[in-house]
Amino acid sequence: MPELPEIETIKQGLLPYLTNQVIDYLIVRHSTLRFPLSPTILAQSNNQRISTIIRRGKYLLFVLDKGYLLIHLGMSGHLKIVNPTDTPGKHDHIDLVLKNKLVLRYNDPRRFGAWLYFTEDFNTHSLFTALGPEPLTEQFNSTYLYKKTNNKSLAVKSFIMDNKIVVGVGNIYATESLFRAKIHPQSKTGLLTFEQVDELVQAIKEVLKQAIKAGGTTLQDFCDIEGKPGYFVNQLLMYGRYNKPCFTCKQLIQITTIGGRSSTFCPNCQPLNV
DNA sequence: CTCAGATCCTGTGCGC
DNA sequence: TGCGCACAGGATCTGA
Repeated sequence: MPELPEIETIKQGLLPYLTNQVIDYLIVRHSTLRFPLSPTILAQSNNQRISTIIRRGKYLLFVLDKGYLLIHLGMSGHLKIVNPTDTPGKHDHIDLVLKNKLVLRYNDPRRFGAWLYFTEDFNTHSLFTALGPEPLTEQFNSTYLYKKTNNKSLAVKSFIMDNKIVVGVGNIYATESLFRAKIHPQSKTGLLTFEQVDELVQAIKEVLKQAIKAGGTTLQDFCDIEGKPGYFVNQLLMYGRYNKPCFTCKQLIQITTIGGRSSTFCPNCQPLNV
């Protein structure tokens, strides 16, 4: 469900509730997520203070006295702050109960998400070692990305959605970035010119920054910790607009499947590299 | 090695 | 109203 701007929005919303709070205990109601949860291992976070929260790609890391509590929302994960007396619903799989009696409740119908506790430096953890740069840092630049294109024949959309290349870009923001950079999502990565890669890098940064400012994109049910939707949905120019007129040229937007994901594009504004 | 497709899982919305 | 199917914001594995 959430991409980088949504995770960043959630992180910002969580900080005032969780910073310097102490975990009392966790309640696990359903342990088969993306990795089977070990309640024993998660229980090691009991009585630990949360000093801050880090976002890396689409992962959230609660920084504890010793180690990290990692949360990934997968496609359908949600977090909300509730009172201990609030009755859990159908897919409310985990409660993180704070000493101050507030509860961080995790809901995830499809259970593609993850919760882990580990003590090593997160940068050396196997989930993180292969990750590409954060898109909103200086490490993600045209020179870097152009080097990575290196004769690859895969579709550029799959390329920018690959976490090893750059983190945080999912189907919505890949679609939006490619439209803004005027690149066909099916274009072979290795055929991109340096100028196109440069446009793409700038487009990814712009789109993500604007989306963070708008509090993310709510398609169906994304909301921040306060329950508010994200307003970037009003700024989507291409995602979800199949058969509607392109905002630039009025031609009808087309759709194709790339890497199993729906991909809309304007056949006029986004010519295929050949 | 690279890349396209299948896979994990449940919910929703559509056409019949 | 109900059924079956396609599809949904992610990440990883398989096999060609």
